Amino acid sequence: MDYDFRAIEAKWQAYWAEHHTFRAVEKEGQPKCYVLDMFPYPSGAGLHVGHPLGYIASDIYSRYKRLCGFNVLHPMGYDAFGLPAEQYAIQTGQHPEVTTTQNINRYRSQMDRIGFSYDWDREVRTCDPKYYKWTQWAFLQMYASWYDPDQQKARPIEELVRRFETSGYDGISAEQWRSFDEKRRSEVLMNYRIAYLGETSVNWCPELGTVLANDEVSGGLSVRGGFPVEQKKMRQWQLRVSAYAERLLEGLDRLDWTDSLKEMQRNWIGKSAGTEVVFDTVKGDAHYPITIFTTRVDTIFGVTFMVLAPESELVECLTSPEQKAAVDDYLAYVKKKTERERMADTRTVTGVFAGSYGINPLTGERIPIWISDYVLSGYGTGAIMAVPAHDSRDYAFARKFNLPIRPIIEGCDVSEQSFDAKEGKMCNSGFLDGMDVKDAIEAAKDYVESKGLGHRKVNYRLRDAIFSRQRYWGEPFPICYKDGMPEPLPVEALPVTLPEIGEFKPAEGGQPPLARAKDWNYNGCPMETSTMPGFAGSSAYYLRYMDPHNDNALVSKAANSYWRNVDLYIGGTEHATGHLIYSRFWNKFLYDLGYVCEDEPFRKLINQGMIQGRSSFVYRIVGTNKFVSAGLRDAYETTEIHVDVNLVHNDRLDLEGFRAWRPDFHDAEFILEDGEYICGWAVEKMSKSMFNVVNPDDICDTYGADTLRLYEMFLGPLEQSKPWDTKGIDGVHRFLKKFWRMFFDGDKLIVTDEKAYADELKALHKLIGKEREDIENFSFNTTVSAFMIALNDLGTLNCHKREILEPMVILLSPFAPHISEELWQALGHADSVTYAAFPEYVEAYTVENNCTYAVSFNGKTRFTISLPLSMSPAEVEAAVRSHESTPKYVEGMQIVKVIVVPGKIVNVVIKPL
RNA sequence: GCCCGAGUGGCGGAAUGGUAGACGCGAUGGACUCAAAAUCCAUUGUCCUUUAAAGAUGUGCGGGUUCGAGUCCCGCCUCGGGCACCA
Repeated sequence: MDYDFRAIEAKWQAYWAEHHTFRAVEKEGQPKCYVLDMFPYPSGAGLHVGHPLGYIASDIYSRYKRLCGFNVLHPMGYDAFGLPAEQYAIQTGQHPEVTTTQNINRYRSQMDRIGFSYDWDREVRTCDPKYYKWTQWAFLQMYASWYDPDQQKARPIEELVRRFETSGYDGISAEQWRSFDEKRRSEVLMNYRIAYLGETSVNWCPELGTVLANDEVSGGLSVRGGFPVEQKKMRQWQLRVSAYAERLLEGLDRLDWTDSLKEMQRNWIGKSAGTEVVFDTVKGDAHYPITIFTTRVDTIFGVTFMVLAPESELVECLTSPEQKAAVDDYLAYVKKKTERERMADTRTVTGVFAGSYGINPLTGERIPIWISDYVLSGYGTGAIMAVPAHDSRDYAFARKFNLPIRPIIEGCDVSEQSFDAKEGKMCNSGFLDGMDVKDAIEAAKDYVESKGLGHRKVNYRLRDAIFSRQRYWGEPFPICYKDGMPEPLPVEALPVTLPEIGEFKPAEGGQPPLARAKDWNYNGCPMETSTMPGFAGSSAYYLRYMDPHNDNALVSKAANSYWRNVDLYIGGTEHATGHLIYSRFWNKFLYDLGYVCEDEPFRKLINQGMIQGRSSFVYRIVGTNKFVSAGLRDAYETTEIHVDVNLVHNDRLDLEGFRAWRPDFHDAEFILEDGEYICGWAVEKMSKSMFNVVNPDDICDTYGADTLRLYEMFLGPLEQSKPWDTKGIDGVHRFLKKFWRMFFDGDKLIVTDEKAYADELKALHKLIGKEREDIENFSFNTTVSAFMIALNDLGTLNCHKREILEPMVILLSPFAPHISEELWQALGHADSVTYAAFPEYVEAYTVENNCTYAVSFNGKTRFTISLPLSMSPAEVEAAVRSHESTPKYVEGMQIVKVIVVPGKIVNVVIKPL
């Protein structure tokens, strides 16, 4: 029989499902390995070949780790709450749950065809009440906790209450606290809870009718849908992520993530260490001190004006009567600008003089106070001291409004632009004169603190996460309102399920859809009508996989202490500042309260690259229904038309298929080159409108899942983005067919029990070494190459020996599991290849009684060779010289040193004569 | 503007500072075949001389370190990604 991949793949997928081959069971004493994919949002379009790239990689790693004796947890689930299903529901009236279930089923069948080794018994869906019970539970825990800055961790809110009662805290004395009524106390506590209700400026998207988190907005537009977003003050649920800023930052150092991803998170957290300084102000007789934040107190002698954010509360106090009209005009102008406009023209400098003055606390100088939207209310104190000579933004402002520019670093030229660098010697700066800038920064901080003019302060860009969404298809809050005050539901009341409503669009008066739910209350108290955002359900799903059916806890202590955290996490880089921050925050919170045993959720993280589409084009001669092949199109005036890539193979157009594709091409004529129609191509995003979507099901039909898996890996480095190009898929398919033929000649199994020759063993061991090294480095493309090389080597040797082929089957099984299972069975094994032990073949790789010599030229190791321990130094030298890895030009060189290092490593140093 | 990452044949891509272009695709020639498919073999960076052997040249550009650089260092150019009034 030939390599019948269709029958083989169907057979083994059924076998795995029936035997629960990949079910993970906690086994004390066996080392664990938790390999996780970022679970998908099941969209209506189904999977295209780009989606499984990361899943294939993690599956290879999982299967490899199983072979190496690890107990592997490799689960999959669905991030099933979300906007598209809701919008579809608004248009069609179809309940989002129905659409979501359909989409999930489609995803599942597509994934099954690729042959992943998921433990489907652990599947989770974020929209399942059994699952979101624990999302709601976590929220209640956050509501009942505060962040204790002394202990640097979350603690029960009762501890804070006790502190207020006994000794007072944070400016509120015990007496004051006792004098507060119930409502006042709960308002105060709200300022400390990790999950809290608070008035804040939010990203409001009128088109979607909901607020959005910062990472859901990009360039003033919503990430989903691309609708304009405006700033609006609203009372919203929020998570005090900012309390964890320092721990989120510092934890990055211990993670095995790529530098670029860590850098993105560092930028997002945006730590900056500076100083808060108080400037007194003069407006008539009144004094309104302004606190400003700066990282460069050393430049305080160069301050020539100050700027307030337009939203600052001080604007009103500090506007003089003469300037009132101008300031009001300016505030109206700023208010009219949308967030998008404000971001778009950062180059246009606008502002207005407030009419009052601040006092430089060091010099006593009068400093004019201005108002401008280049100062943000949300960062620092919403007020700055401006040093135009040494800050480019202040410089632009000073130029525009003719304010003085006073350099305070010797010899710098500020006639064209500001001098922002932290280098040079200070001047015009009183006691700082003559100091190096770097020293002056510290000296100035010390001075300001010692004189009581200000204090050191660390600021973060990271804001609290807005946690309410005015939507239907999300987790309901376990919160009701009693006399207008939020009241948490008891844990026993969970899950709070979504009530049925007739229509999914927002209710009257801009109310969320859930406001339509009639009589939705808890003990007569109306329920919160917002729902939680998308990241709520995805923040702790990796914990739920450890113990997915537990109805008494998110995860049991036993399951958590066995699986601990994720050893390998694979997913897209687009979650860098969203999910990957929230998950870390969520996990740290649960860690603080002792619910989980690791403070970081994802130990190692790999970002797979995106697979782009490779669009194909045909060229229609203008005014005709005639199409000209790409190579000849210069001779005609043509229009470029996207053609379905499924009608194109190796850039050749299937003419009949093309005619049948669309009615208007039915009688198309072609101008061919060499009898074929060659299409043009371009790399674009994979999307329906470009007709470049390739469905993995089609590839499985034509070539099989094993070919798809090998090919996706062979395409290039995992982390690199690359276009999907079906050229070359024949190569890996051919490899599998050749592999098959080493076992079968027609129907006959031709595997023999002959003893293997040395060069056959060498080819095998080369492959073992390569595979071990490459898989640990996630260099799967070169591993696939190594298989082809091994096959070429063995092919020329015409090898059909069991001694060689059996280990080859095991080695190949992570990549091409179906064919491996089939061959494994053909070799007479009853069990799945999954249970084969890899290590014994690894052992064979290590030759006994040898020592390893690291051969170095000029101190750098070039290669290692294994030689018998008994060899004398002279024999070692001869062996090194004649070794195949020793380059030719070692002729004319000599071994000058032989350094014997304890632990059987010998360093041979070679230098020219 | 700032911070990352990457530039290697016709293409995807390999190369611990040590024979650049592994492996695959494509292409060319050949075998098998009535023919096609499938399969197999050979050649395949560029240039020049040549029957051949061989030679020159070659990893975005310009320098440097080194016996030796695709790889390390300095300065540019180009492309991709992220952040972007964060004081």
